[in-house]
This record gives sequence, C-alpha cells and structure tokens, in this order.
Amino acid sequence: MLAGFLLNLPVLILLNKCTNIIPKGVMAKDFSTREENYSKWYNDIVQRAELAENSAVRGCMVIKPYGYAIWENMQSALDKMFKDTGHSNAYFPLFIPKSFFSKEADHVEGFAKECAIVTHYRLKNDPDGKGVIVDEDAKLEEELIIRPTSETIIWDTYRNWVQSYRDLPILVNQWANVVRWEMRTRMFLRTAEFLWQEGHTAHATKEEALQETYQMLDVYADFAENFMAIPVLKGIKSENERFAGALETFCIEALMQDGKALQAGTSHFLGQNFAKAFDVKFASKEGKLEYVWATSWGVSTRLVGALIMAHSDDHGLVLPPKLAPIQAVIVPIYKNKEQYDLVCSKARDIKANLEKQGIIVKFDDRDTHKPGWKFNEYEFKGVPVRIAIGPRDVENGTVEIARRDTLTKEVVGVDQVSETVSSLLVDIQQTLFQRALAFRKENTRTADSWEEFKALLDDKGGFIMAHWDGTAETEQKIKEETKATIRCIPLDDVKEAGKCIFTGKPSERRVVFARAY
RNA sequence: CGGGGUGUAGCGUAGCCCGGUUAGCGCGCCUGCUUUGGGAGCAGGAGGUCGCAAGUUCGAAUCUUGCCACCCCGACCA
Repeated sequence: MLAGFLLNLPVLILLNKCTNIIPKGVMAKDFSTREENYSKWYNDIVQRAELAENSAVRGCMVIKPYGYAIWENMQSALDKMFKDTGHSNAYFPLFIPKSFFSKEADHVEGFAKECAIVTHYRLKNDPDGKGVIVDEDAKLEEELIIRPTSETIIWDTYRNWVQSYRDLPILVNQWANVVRWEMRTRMFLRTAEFLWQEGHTAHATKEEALQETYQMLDVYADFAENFMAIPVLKGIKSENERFAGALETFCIEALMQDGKALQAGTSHFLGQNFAKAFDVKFASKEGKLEYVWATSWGVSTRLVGALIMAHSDDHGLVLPPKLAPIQAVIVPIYKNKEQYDLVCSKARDIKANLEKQGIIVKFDDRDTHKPGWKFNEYEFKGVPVRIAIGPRDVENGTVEIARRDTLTKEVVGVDQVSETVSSLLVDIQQTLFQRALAFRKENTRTADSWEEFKALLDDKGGFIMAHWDGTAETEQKIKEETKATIRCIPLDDVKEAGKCIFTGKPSERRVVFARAY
C-alpha cells in the first residue's frame, strides 16, 4: 500500500502540472465523431469551424474568412515555391470559345460532360410579368465554355508567344477559379466551382518538359509534407486515371483517416499534344521548325479538405502551425474590471513578445464570451497553441499553455512563453506529420490474392499494394467490382515479380490500390 | 439522370397518419442582475409567407396535384 502510494504521488503531481489531459465528456457536445459518421463529422468541422458553407447556388460553396485564410496560407507558400523555381504568374480568361475544345480529341472527351456553357449575353424584362428572361435575340455566335481547365486558351495564346527557341521555356502559373459541373459535390473535396492554381509550361525539348513535370511533382510533395504535414506517395497514374490530353500524369496521393485515398496534386507531361492541336512551333538552333513540349500542374482548394481529413479529431479541426491562420491564441481569465485590466496588460506584453518571434497571435479580450466558451471555440477551430492567463498566473508569474494536437496543458513562467510557444509550434508540426505517417504505415498493406484484396478493402481500407497486369480493362473490372482504383504506380518502388490479383497474369511491380475521394 | 428521403424562426426539431384555439420545444439572439481557471444561472423579451403554386373544404402546417430546393445511395469526377 505504502509503496503504491509513494509511487503514485509523483505521477499525480506530474499529471497536475504538465499533462493535464482535457476531460473527454466535457467537450465536443452534439458533434459527430469519426467513428459514428465520418462524413457528418467532416461536414460538422467545415461548418462549425467556419471554413465554408453551402451557397444559394447548387454545388457551390461560400468559403468563409477562416477557411479562406487557410487557402491564402497555402497559396503564399506555394506561390513562393513556384517563383523560386522560376515561374511567373499570369491570368487567362474565364471563358473559352467552344471551338478551342474540339482541337484536342482526348481533352474534349474528358471534359465535355461537365462543362457550363454561356449562350447569351443579355436579359430582358419578362413581358408576362415579374422578373427577367433570357433575351433570345442576344445569342452568342460562338458559345463560350466556362473553363474547367485552361490548356486550350493558354495554348492558343502561346502560339503567338513562341517563334524561336529563344522564346522558350515559358514558365507560367495562374491562380484562378474553374468550373466542373459535378453531379455530386462535397465541401472542398468536390464543388462545381473551385479555386486552384494551374501551371502551364512550354519547352524546347522532351527532356526539359519531363524534368519540369518531375520538379513540380517534387514541389507538391514537399509542400504536402512540410506545410500540410501530410505524407504523400509520388507516382504515375494508370491510363484510366490519366489527365485528358496528357501523355503521362504524375500525382501525389494521400491517405485520409477513414482509409480512403485522396489525390492531392497532379503534374502532367503533355508531350506535343497541345502544341500540335494549337500549332505551336518554334525554330530550333538548327533552323528546323519543331513542336513545343508541354506540361501542366495543379493543386486546388481540395487541399483544405485533405488537411481536415488528415489531422482533425473528434474535438474538431486540427491545423498544422505552418498553415494555421492563428498560431496561438491568448485567452484572459478574470472576475472583475481590475483583474481584467491587470490580466490584459500582461497578455498584451506576451502577445507583443510572441509577435517579435514572427508568431501569428490572436488576443481574445472579448468580454462577451466566457473563457470556457473560448477554449472550446479555438479548440474547434484547430488553433495549435492556446495560452490562458488569469489572476493566479499574474501572481505566480506564469501562464497555462495548451497544445491542440495532444490536448495537453502545462504551466510555464511568463519569461519562457516565447521560447516555449516557438518550440511547441515546431513540435506540433512534426507531431502531426509523424502521426499521419504512422497512420499511413499502419494502413498500407499488401494483398496477393483476389480474396485477400477484397477482404482488406472491406475490413480495413487504406492503401493496398498489389500486382496488376498493366491493362486498363483489368483496372476497370477491379473498379466495377470493388470501387477501388489504382491510385498510382509508385515512383520509388522496387521491382518485384508477381501475378496480377485479378487475372493471374505476370506483373513486374506492385501498384497502389485504394478507394478514393 | 435513376432509386430513396427531407423541407415548420438563424440552427435543430414537435405537430401531419386522424384538418378545428394564439403552431410548441431546445440551442442561438436581445435586455437586466449575478457570474467568469473547460461551452454559466435566473428573470424578462424579440423573432414564423409552416419550401412555392394551385385545388378540396365553412376552415389547411395537416388532405390532393404540380413545381422547386436540399440530403443520402448509384452512374461521373480533382
């Protein structure tokens, strides 16, 4: 008994002081858990963390300030990476003449079924009464497609930009919105209109274009892992999943907490398809006319969905510090005006010190909400670090610091706040990545038979490494029977002889299968 | 576009089958007092074209028909 008592004592003190784990029942009231209903959990986070909401327009969402701030952080990190690799931004029209689309056969076929089309340019008052109707006299001679992607308008433009090898390469990116008329939509993951960036480059040689394709894939993987804290697999898409008009599509694939895969970015080697379709030729050093080699690459607001599904928990959103709109929040605790003034003055000092370290801090001195309410609010919104300061702290020269990723709290001296928060932010970023990496490892399995493959898909989900005979027909049949697709053929794989799980035909390597978003 | 479901206050809902007071409740909102170290309490208050339109009826949130919107499941997709 005594020994037990002695042994327990230090543990209790430790719990009290440093690893005060927040009681579970107290939080996440009337909020779905991942276990109960994963898609409801996802929607609850999007709505209650104020990332986005449904709009009056079917399939389109309103991205709210907090959600947009995450996208802006993604944009600025990516934009810098694009500029660092020699790219410049430009802007091309939202509208694309219909005829442009028919110039590249695969491209039309890929996008035709989900295009929004502008047919008229004027409205008039409804003669029968209220409202306005389309003025049939104002029909466009050539209909305009609202861009689902910009290859056609861009390559039509590049024709005029390129004459000599001296004009190459063209390394352009655009930040834009695109429209794909989807049947079923989900916040961030698939909406009729979405925001993205699309890089479109033109090169003199195949090698250089391929080099660009790989380089941008690396940029995306780097961004996913170092900013989003999401480990990704780099790979090549199978023919079925290839971009319409590309010779080769490369991608980064991430694994979400429900075991489904999500394509987080793509980089396409377009060969000379678009150059031929739009007649983009250049005179080489040798004086020969040659077609230009092309790439295109993009990531979209879908990444916000990936971020949510990769890290968040049953208490709400969890954001990696590098993309969090607010990295640390300070919540004052007080009973009366005197205490409020005292605590707030300390809090403002702390805020100023943190800002000197380049930390994005919010000091929530609103008197309209109680501390407990604020704790829950910021927890729900995924703010990485919370600092609480009350009269007791002022007296002791301390503050309470809580971290969102582990939901633990510790008390530190006021003079250590900046240092502690700085290192916490680094640590949280790391922890999130390591946690996601461990999850992916646990959920990456191999299957060597059709039965095993189906059982794994239904019981566990995740990435399944399996042999495939390399044909589109087999992939299609597997998809029809199991809803799983080949996410990618990994770039860094090891060759391994085996037999296709579906047809038994010989295979040289394993590919990654999963059910996907 | 097929199959299923739901539309009642900002949100979530009861009432509908079996038509009949002033459409009820919770959250949120407003005011006041007490509170403030994990979603405060009490008291008072505001807020409704019952998705839209027609029909049946003395009378419709409730019954009928049509339309619209949204959600879920398929086909399609990043």
